[in-house]
Amino acid sequence: MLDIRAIRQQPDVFKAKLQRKKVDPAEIDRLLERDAAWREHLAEVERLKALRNQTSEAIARKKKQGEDASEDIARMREVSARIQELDGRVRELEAEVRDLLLALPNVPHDSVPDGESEDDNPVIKTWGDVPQFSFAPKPHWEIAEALDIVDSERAVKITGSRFVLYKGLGARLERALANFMLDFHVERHGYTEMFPAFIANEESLVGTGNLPKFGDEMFKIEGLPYYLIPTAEVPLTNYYRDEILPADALPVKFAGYSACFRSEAGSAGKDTRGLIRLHQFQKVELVNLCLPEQSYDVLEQLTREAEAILEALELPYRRIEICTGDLGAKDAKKYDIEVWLPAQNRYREISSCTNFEDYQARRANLRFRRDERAKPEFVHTLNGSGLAIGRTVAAILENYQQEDGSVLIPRALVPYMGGIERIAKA
RNA sequence: GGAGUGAUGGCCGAGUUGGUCGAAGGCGCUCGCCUGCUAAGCGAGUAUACGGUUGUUAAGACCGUAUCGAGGGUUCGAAUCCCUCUCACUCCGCCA
Repeated sequence: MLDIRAIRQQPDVFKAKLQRKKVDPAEIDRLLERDAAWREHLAEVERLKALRNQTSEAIARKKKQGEDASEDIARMREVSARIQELDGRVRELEAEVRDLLLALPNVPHDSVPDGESEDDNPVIKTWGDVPQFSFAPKPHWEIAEALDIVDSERAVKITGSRFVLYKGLGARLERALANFMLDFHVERHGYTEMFPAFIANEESLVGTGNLPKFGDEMFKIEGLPYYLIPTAEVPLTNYYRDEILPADALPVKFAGYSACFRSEAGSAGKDTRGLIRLHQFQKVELVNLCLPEQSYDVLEQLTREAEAILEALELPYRRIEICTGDLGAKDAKKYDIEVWLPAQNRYREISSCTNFEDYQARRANLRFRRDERAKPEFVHTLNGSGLAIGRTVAAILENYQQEDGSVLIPRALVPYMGGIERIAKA
């Protein structure tokens, strides 16, 4: 959510910035018009309430002294009726303003490059050598099927399309990756490990910006105001919702493992096979809360922390910066990390690292105090995948595949696989 | 699932015949005094949000409104009365 007061003061600045995200400037005009109407009504109703409060005190005094107050009471009867009427209107206008405000996307940071689509995202860096094969590399789903470590067919029987079931050493690999990533971030990057519930309520989803606009991308629990979380970002960012933190509690660094549920994942008709696009996948998510002036440094650091996982696993990747045309509604600035998938002969997203500035914090009312006497300020929130586990499995299978159909385990992962160095056909 | 109790400020905790209650008191915290240091003691202060006025689109100051789980009702006036909801806790049942 953007700061309505800032918009009032500099509407043209916000129009210009939001136009980079394809927001019609008329939206701002409409918002400001509603806001002005709200303030006008509010001023009047508050004036009447002040009158009523004063008169009520006078009535109390008179009654105590045995004087007649019936005239005041009769007058206030009318005032109260008018207050009730106006109060209703004020509430309506307030809700309209809030709805308009909640619907506005975040403004992109000045450093974000312009662009129309994902095709315009500049590559920031590339790491590692893409593997050269003396044979035609197979897609990961073929490798997995041959090794009997992922069962898609039966997963469809059990649940439906876009779900998978890990089996045997496939399940072991999933688990090993989760443990490896959590340990890595906790031990080397100073994260606090978190394991949240996979269901969150509406307030939490409004807090992170998934509601009210993107409700159809999530699975809703029937009959309850609960949703399956699309990412651990939701519970972790909402952990301190409606709280005021002391400044020395910052930065907060949470690493949380969870399943992630995405209902939209089936609609595109892309990646219908394999582990790339599923209704449920597991992920280790990194959430940072920090001082506003530090958030862009934290974004760089956070992105490096995610990249460090790929480097430890010796998987080639590149980092791209998301241009304005591809930036999400709540994002101020975002990097994607893409891992090399040999069978697709291209890089695919495996992590997104985003600075939301105070957009989520304002929604979630997530604040801090610089010192005991200072006024509360909104923190900045960031998050990044560290990493998406399903896609990491896919990347390992494809990059580490051998001509005989077996797959080597990255060295760093071997201890987590109980010493197993290779997955071969049983 | 059944029965019951409760929800007040950073925390604890008064209030419950409706009328200076934003809310006693205590703790904590901040500043000052005192003290060789610490502790103790003394004094002052100590919620948030929103709107308005003032101000260099500052800091701040001042005025007002709202907030005693949430929403609605009664009333000139509600933390106090009524209704609905939510949540927490206790006991029983069930259960990994």
